[in-house]
Amino acid sequence: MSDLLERLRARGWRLTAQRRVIAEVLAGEHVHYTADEVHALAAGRLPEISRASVYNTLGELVALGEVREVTTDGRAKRYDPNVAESHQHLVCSGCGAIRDVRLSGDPLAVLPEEERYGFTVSEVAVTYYGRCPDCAAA
Amino acid sequence: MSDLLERLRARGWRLTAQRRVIAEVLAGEHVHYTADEVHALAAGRLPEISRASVYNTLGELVALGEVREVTTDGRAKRYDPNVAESHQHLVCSGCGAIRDVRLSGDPLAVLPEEERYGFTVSEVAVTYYGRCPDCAAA
DNA sequence: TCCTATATTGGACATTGTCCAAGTCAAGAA
DNA sequence: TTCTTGACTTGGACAATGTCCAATATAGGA
Ligand SMILES: [Mn+2]
Ligand SMILES: [Mn+2]
Ligand SMILES: [Zn+2]
Ligand SMILES: [Zn+2]
Repeated sequence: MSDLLERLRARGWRLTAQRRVIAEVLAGEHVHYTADEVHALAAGRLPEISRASVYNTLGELVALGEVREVTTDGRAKRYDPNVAESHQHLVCSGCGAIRDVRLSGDPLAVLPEEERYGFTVSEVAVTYYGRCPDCAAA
Repeated sequence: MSDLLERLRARGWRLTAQRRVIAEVLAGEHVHYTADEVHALAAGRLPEISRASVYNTLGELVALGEVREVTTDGRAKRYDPNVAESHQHLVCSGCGAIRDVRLSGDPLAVLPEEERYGFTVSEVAVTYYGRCPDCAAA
């Protein structure tokens, strides 16, 4: 994901060791880590990295639109580097596994005009809940 | 909402003063309070009510299906007594206002079979984000 | 190499929620 | 009505997640 680092440099970011390892952790396209998980993984490569830097960097990446914040439960937010492909999420209530899912239609289409109350609707988050094959078997 | 209290008694609940005031706070059909808001409102009528009782009671009401837990941001969960009518939520990014919205179609219909990965999907939460008329004007 | 605006750090603090031992009380029994 | 008892409530400790800040370090241009 040096593409990401390039884009960040182009936006005037200083390329610090901390930001590099965080970008590496998020390099997989289908990860949905919490800030704490990002911190633990980053610390594997750069032991002295602080929690504050992880929170700072994740917040900046979200503000730049390079990473998407995902809330699947009332717990910690998750950070999703897959912003290229429009998608929603499917969550296992048993083990917490998260899958990206691509919808066959726009969820905005099922929100009637008279149910918008004059709002300018700009975004929609859809989260499906169920049991994954492993958890259904158990 | 003495209907609720009746149902709870039928299920073997002791009708304590604490549970009564919490039920009263949730009596409006279109409220979406956080636990802290429920606590503050309940304390208006029963000053000595504890946070623990509010959390306990809300958790029990959710377990019984009398109240629905709603997560619209990464912050505090909200408690929704409107379980009779299937609905989703529209949230203002400016002021946090929450409106109930009734969809014209089932969001499950736009999740293709091949995007289910063998999950048994049982639930779906849809949250629309936008700006309410007041916040759009400002 | 040096300078300095920007970034990082540790730790204090805030918010939201859970847990527990001790005390209290709702409601059925007598 | 009073008694009894198991369910309920309470305060406060603790946990998880996140924010903020003053002091320190450093990336990258001069
Ligand atoms: Mn995703
Ligand atoms: Mn609602
Ligand atoms: Zn599972
Ligand atoms: Zn608004």
